[in-house]
Amino acid sequence: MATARLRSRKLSEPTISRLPVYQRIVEGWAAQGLQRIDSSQIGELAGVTATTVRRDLAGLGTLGTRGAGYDVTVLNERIGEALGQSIHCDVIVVGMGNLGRALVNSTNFLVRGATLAALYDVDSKVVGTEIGGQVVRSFSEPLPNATVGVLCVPADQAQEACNRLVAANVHAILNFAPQVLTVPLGTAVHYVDFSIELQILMYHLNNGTGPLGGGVLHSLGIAAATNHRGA
Amino acid sequence: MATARLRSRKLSEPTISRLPVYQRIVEGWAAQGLQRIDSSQIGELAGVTATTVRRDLAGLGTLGTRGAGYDVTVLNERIGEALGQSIHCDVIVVGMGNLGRALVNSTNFLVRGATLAALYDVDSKVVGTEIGGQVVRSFSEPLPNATVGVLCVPADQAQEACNRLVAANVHAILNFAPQVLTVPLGTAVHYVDFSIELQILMYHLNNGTGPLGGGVLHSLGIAAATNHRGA
DNA sequence: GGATGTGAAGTAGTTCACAGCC
DNA sequence: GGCTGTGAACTACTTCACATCC
Repeated sequence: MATARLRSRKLSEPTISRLPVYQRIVEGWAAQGLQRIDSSQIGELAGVTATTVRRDLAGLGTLGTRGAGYDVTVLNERIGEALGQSIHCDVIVVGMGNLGRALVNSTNFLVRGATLAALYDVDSKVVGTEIGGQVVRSFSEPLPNATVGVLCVPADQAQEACNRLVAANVHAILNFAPQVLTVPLGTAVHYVDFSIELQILMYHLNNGTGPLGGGVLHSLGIAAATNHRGA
Repeated sequence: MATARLRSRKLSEPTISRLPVYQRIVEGWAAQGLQRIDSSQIGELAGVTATTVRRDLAGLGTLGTRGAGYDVTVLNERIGEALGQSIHCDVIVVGMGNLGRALVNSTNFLVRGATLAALYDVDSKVVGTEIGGQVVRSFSEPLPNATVGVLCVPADQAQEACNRLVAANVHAILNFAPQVLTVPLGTAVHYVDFSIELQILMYHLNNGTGPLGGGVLHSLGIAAATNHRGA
């Protein structure tokens, strides 16, 4: 259903990473009861130029109105469509330490289209407790069919946990552990590394390019490395 | 000190975001007692081509040996230098929920050059408790001089907390709240948004570009939007 | 009038291919 | 022989400028 017009495929990587930002802005606009937004308003909030916003949105088909900007409801829907939020996606989270809890308890992490299927931990003190409405299971239990696995385990356990996910037929992994993972071809790993964010910020601090100084302007990209290669 | 040769300035944004990845790889190599690494080995682990690795590293000056790759110790040092890890940087964390705790307790978040100066929360049940060796202070107390502020507060409190940081002369903010912040010109905000990572992964899942399918290859970039604009 | 959507130009980043050095 | 470092070619993304449509 809703196979209306998914015309232009192949959004560029930078575009894909900006769309969720636009969507968040549009949702905020909608929450304030506003109905229209234009490319320069989105651009200012997202930290990119209005032209970039228009280019990005043009990739989703014609959805603006010349002279009047974009309808926030339509825009929100179309971005969601483009990002695949209309397709169901089961997510399992492995490792219920502070980070795992933070993710699960966040009202924000599980976006439309993603459902929390199960939580896992190896600590018997945590297994059986309820977090975010889900009972934490033992990671030694059989895993359900899931499409995305989120790894919130310590670095030294990441590869092993990853192996179990791969064996359970999970083909997409969001890895919060500061550990490069080896996976078979056909599995995507997406890394999120907080310290890298901090280091980038520190670089700009020390070089005047970011704060106080000159020209960072937008630099809005993907938060991590996505790779998939042979074992 | 150590003002040896900081020759080529202006590393490109993609390069800056890859350097911490290389550094992590090199550290892992060193921990295993290995002394040399070559560009294709780094590239494979980082998910980029060997040429890209060499280009990135060439920006730090001549530091490899033709025919023999790079010395892991030297490489580690020079990347650290380039990223400004030799310059001291005080970090304060605001909001000690699960995420704030996860960051502070992570052995990985505070990289070389960054020192945890203070922790803050508004919850009187948390204020006064000790987390990661630091006593949590009330956010209404005067703030110390810090160079980087890390926001781990709920979205609806983010702007207010941000204002306090700006008033306390913090010019670089790492914002984990899903909230676009308005800051005065001269302040850098760097956004980290977990749900965006998940959405990017879901997009690739639904389009076959990432897992199972074809061509994601590397896509290694910045995790967020950095902007600074007028109030 | 005003903002979108887009060809054309410009810029930045990556990849190729190989000279240079160990 | 092997791997670095880099000019040259290529590709991708962004920005400009403006025709187009409400």
